[in-house]
Amino acid sequence: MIQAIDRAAKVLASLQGARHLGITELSAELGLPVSTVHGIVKSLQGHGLVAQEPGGSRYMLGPALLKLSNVYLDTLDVRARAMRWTLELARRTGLSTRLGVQLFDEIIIIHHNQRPDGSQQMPETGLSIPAHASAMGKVLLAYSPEYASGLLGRPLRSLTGATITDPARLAIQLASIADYGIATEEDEAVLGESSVAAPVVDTRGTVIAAVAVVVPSSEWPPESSVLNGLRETARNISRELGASTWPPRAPRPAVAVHPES
Amino acid sequence: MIQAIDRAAKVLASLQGARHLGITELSAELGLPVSTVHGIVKSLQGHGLVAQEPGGSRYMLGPALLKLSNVYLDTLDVRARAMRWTLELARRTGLSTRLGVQLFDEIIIIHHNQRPDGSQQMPETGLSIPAHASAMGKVLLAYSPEYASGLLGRPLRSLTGATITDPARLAIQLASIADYGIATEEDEAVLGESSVAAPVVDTRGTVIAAVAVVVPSSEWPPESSVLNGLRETARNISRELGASTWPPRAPRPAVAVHPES
DNA sequence: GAATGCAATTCGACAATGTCGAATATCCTC
DNA sequence: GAGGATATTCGACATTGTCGAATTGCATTC
Repeated sequence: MIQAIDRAAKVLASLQGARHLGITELSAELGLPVSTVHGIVKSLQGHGLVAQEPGGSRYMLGPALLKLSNVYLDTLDVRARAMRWTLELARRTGLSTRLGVQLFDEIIIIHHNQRPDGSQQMPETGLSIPAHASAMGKVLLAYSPEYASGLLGRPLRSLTGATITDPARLAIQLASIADYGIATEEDEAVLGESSVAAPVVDTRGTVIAAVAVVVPSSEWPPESSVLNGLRETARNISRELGASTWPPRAPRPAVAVHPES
Repeated sequence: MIQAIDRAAKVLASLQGARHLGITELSAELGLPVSTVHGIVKSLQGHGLVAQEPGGSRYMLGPALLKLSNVYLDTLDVRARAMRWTLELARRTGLSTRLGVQLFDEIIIIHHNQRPDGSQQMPETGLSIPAHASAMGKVLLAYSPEYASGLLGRPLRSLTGATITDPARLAIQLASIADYGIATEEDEAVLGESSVAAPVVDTRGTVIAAVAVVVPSSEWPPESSVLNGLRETARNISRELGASTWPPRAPRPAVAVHPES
């Protein structure tokens, strides 16, 4: 990991958290001398990755990120192929659907279809949800034991009263998810919102994304037509990506719970 | 400009252009040894700014950019305040509206309201348009002579047959834009699409963004109600940002045309 | 199924490069 | 108008990134 780039990325992360920061504040947050931070920030600014707050001398994230992220979305093969299927799923279930990928301990929503009831809804593309509090996250964790065991080691943040923060309990869930190919989450990220998710696999059988249907908790549990639709959607997307089997084979014996002697 | 960060940013820019690149391809494009590029890419990957193409060993932009860009949009004060006004403008004119900021030689669309006719339209937030081929770009150039003179020095890329690539002709347009506070563009970026734009100013009287209405070229020129609505919208947003006067004062004597002796 | 070629990755020595502290400039507050 | 706080500039030092060569890994061919 080259130092200057690592530090630059940390500057971006800090600005992501705090929105607006002065050089001094940044240097305090990163534990670096002000002049060092200044150099880093100016370099990022030179590429539009960071910008000066209009008027003030504080800094914020820059417009180049928007352009990069737009290209990122365009390059994602899964997304392009999944879009028509998730749209259809939203139509058929009357619910909003999501497609997400993993970014460290979080799930980033890379595509979102609104509920087709015509009501005003916030676009969710780009939002991130802690993996352990998300149905999509559970799917991805269930199929990649290395990540899962890493995550279960750290303390799990609670988002609502229903968030599962006990590693053992989560591990049990993950184990059964790998068997059924479906994960659920009830009020664990947002109160009143629950969701069901299924894995999307590529040619090599690797789980690279997850599809989800968001169900109002008042309508929980979802009808079996929703589950079937979700399964079918995940299978269709996976097939289009070149996957030969779905659901994917469960990974090695699952995580923890019964540690092998 | 610190070298490693500069190079890292150039890696991102290359991936932005080419979507998928191997280390060797990148190193050729940047004129750097492969091992150097490899180190940079791995550092970026460590922060999710770059990702491996699933399966292959080539690289693409990473999901962290999506999260950063989402926060970027949220931190933009102009955007938050402008949204309701541009929505109303779209309703009243029946046309799609845009809000854009400058990123070097381009305009990045930071908010887009679709035409309210209910037809299926592509979301445009995040798209970039060369400044000289965009009405919003002309507005921003007209009010910042330094940028304008810089841009006029370089060769101007042609996007359609109607794109203005002659610096002198563009300079004349810019001069009159600063007088009227309105810029236009006819088929210069996309055939069949023309637009009108007006400046958004902040407390200090600086032009920090532009609002635009997109008019199908078949309906060109727009009715005066559209122009008035646009002006009013720009004034309302600016007022909300704390601007005392609108349109903003024209900048120094305008660019080139009659160079001072 | 072995062999060939290409591309990604690892390694270590060198010196170019980024880092840091102090000095200066600039902005805002009182 | 003065004081404090913050951003910015500068130059010397040694840490750090850079580079070329060697290694590993993958895919394709024969």
